[in-house]
Amino acid sequence: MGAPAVSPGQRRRIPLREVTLPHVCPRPVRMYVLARSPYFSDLGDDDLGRIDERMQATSWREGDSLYRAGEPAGHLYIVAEGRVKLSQVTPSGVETVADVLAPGELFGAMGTLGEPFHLQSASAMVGSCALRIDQESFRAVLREHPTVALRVLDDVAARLTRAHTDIGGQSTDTVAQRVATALLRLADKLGEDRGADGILIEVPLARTDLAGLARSTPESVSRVMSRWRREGVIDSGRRWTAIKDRDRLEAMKGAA
Amino acid sequence: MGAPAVSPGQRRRIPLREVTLPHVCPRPVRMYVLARSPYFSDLGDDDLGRIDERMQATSWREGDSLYRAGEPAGHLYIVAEGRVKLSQVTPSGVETVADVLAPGELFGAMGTLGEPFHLQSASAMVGSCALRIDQESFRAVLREHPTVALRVLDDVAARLTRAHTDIGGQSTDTVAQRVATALLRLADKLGEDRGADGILIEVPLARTDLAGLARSTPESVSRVMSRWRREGVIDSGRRWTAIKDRDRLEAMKGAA
DNA sequence: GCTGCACCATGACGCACGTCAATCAACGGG
DNA sequence: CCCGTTGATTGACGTGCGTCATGGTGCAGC
Repeated sequence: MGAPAVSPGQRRRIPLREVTLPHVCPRPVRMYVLARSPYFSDLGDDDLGRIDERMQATSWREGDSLYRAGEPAGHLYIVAEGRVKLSQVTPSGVETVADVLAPGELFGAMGTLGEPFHLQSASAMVGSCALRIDQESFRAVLREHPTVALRVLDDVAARLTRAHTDIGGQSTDTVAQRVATALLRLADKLGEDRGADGILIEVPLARTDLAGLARSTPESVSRVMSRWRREGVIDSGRRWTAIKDRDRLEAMKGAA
Repeated sequence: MGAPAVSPGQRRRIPLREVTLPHVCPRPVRMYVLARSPYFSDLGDDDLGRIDERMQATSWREGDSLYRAGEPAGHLYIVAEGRVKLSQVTPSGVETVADVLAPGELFGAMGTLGEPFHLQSASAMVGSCALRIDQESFRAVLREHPTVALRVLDDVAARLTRAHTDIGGQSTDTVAQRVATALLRLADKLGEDRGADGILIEVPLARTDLAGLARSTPESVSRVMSRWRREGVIDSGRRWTAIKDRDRLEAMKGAA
């Protein structure tokens, strides 16, 4: 039968590809990111170019901090490459992951106004690159392009809707349900289909990170995931997770 | 010493004033609401008048439903008078209150786009009146008045920020902390200072409603509030609550 | 390969809180 | 002013999960 197949629950070696290295964002990449962004899809190349001129690109290597909670917030960011982790520090001093962002996503001084200081910290989970624009410039863009303003508004409103849904579920649902929800959301955003190996979540994600996303603890998350691994629903190891049976995991969202 | 003072914890009779009766919204009231709304503060009377023409006013009596979750959503609402309750039905079929809105607040098809169907139900907690405008007209208003669009965006972004804060706290905090947070928020929005009687929350709010806002159960809320009543922090009875010691309640938010 | 360090897994324990159930009190209608 | 209804209160009980603690395992660096 050729090379011995690795039986489920045995393969614990990290299947994540080597992460992107630190790099600069060349102009084509930046333009591509802007053009792909749903916000600017109505705009022509010349308008995009003018916006690009107002933005500055920066790159970070794994673990680097983009900004920290409490620092003055004056910029809006768009992920160009890599994975950016937003985390907030609880009053008790524990840092919990609030979200993991993929290229194209907006963060930072969200609503152009909002708080004068960052409420969350942002850091690169792998080598990453992001564009940023200061608030006033962004407001100017929105004033000049009302259609862009409407799209941004739609996006923020959609996020608000999702946040409300989250709030609804979080206290009633069990930890298992919340972990299932978090994993599926990550899979939709960062998942890559690896055939028989399942959908691999393309980001080095520790139990602690998942615990933050599911509003729980590393221990509880570990217990739930161990069970699912035994049941063949997922596969996971040190800082990686793959979903082997999406339908069953989806069912977990509804009833633990 | 005049009439015998009612000792704390004894006065259980409802101190809420008679609620507003069903009525129509005369044009002056409507214009006043629009003018007061932060969204339109930059606009002149003529612009406001044109917006007013695109809106229709409706009034409801206590308990009436404005719309129910699942119905097609095509309108944006602004509370003109009264109190509007937003509630969502959990998968298990229990209706929980998500928010209580005061005059000036926006609801309905929030981001102008959002979901094609209502995710929440809206009903009048007292005789109420609201203006509404259909999505397309609202989008047109935003296109014509970019400054309005920016203000709406700021508002939605601020709500998003608050939602994120809420999500952060909800699972870590104890029920007492969540109830304290909910009460203080209501007091800021709907509270009226009654001197020695404390800050009365001007809306008939049952334990079940508070349980929804604090993501808990009527029983747990009742226990917490009983304790605080004994301690003189709050005063409450059947469908009413007053805050007697705001500072101490504020402290409860931080540590149960 | 060996070794050290994070990270992960699993067990034991306690408590906060959801649930079920019984009693009590406030408001409204006659 | 009395009585029925609805909502509030309090008690008893079970359990999910957070916490502390211990041992196991993948990964990097030499």
